[in-house]
Amino acid sequence: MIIVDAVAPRTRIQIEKRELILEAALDVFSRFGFRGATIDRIAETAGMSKPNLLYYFRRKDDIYSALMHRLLDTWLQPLRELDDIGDPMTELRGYIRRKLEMSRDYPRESRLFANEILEGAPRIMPLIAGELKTLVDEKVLVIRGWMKAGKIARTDPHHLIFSIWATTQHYADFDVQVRAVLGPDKGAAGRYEDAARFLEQLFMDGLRPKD
Amino acid sequence: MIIVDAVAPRTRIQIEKRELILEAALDVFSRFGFRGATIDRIAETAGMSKPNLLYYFRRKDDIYSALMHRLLDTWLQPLRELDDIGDPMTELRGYIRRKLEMSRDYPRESRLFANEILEGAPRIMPLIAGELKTLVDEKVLVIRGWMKAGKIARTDPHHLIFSIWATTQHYADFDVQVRAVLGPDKGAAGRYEDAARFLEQLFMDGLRPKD
DNA sequence: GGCAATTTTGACCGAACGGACAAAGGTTAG
DNA sequence: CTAACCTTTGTCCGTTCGGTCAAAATTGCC
Repeated sequence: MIIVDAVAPRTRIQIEKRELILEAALDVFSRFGFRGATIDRIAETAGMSKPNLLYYFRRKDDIYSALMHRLLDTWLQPLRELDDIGDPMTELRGYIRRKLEMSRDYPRESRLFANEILEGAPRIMPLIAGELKTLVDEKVLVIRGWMKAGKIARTDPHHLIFSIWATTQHYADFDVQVRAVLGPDKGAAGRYEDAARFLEQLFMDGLRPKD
Repeated sequence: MIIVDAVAPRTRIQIEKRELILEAALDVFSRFGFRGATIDRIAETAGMSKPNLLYYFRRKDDIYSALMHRLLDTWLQPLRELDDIGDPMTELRGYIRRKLEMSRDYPRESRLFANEILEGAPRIMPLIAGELKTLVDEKVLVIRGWMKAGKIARTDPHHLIFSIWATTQHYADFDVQVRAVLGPDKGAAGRYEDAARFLEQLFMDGLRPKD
């Protein structure tokens, strides 16, 4: 992956401050979307003045791009770890678990990504059609191999991946709705445990080889 | 449900123009989100001037509210139709099919709703915690009844509903990503057929009673 | 046809926003 | 210590946006 930074960080302060800004930007962008987020608000969250922030990132878009590039990298990590060598059912169960843990531990990242896609991915379309598609294509071949070998049930690998994405990310992206529907009794921990149990059962039942 | 209209429509023109505006607003809001949408753009899409539009809806929020209220009503229709009387497996299969058809036929509504929830549902929280939760609670009881009767496998009804929502709405909300990953070969029709087949198999396998 | 009510429009306003800039204040290496 | 470079800030500008207003145009009713 190629990262183009408007200002290549050179000094200690630049490295620290850029990190501080990206952390603040993640907070603000994921809450308000690209248009709803203001430079002033990001600067305030990062504890600096607007002109100061603009010294590190010349444009609002630059902050957003830097954030999206970094985000997508960690975002695809669970899928990258889906390994051809291991036991298929174990591998897929592990993938679902890791993906759900990402929703639990990085909800801001999930919402930011969802927001971008929802708007038509105007800023990261190349990454989606490039890096992401390549990775999915690769893993689809792995899954298809497992199916041919009779290790898991035959089904559509693409839609299997979509379903795993959809169900796991739902708990981050629609968190407000999930909490409202479940009521106040369930804490976050219990919610995610129940979800993990349910999803594991759902997908394992769907993937167990039939004969 | 209570609908509060800032201006109660009285004349023929008011009824027609308000309809025209809401249609345009759905288009614009679902593409740009609440903050990204401008009154000017909605007015332009509706083929009228901004002050003219503001004659029918005094505030931007009023358009948005009117839209959300109407939307939620049709949005919950498939779940309302989940019937206690029918055969459980058939009922649930029908629900999944209807929900997927809604994603196919009303993607703008799906995206608008997703956007609102993603932002924390600031404008429709009462509806989510009220009307929606009530409906879900009711249907959860129905599903739980089916489980106790041994008609479907025992699992968590709440998370079952969440999974159906997540997987079906994914095809509307993440449409851009789905298209990019599947490549240009698949048309919309084929995509939705494949998805329907996959989801039906996944959930039917997961719900078939075990003994 | 004429009058009242409704609808449409152009012009305008204040606030918020993205961004520019120059000057002031710090930091660091020789 | 000092000169060169890096960092921070106050101020300002043009644009966009939500919303107002009064006047003009149109419609509906007797």
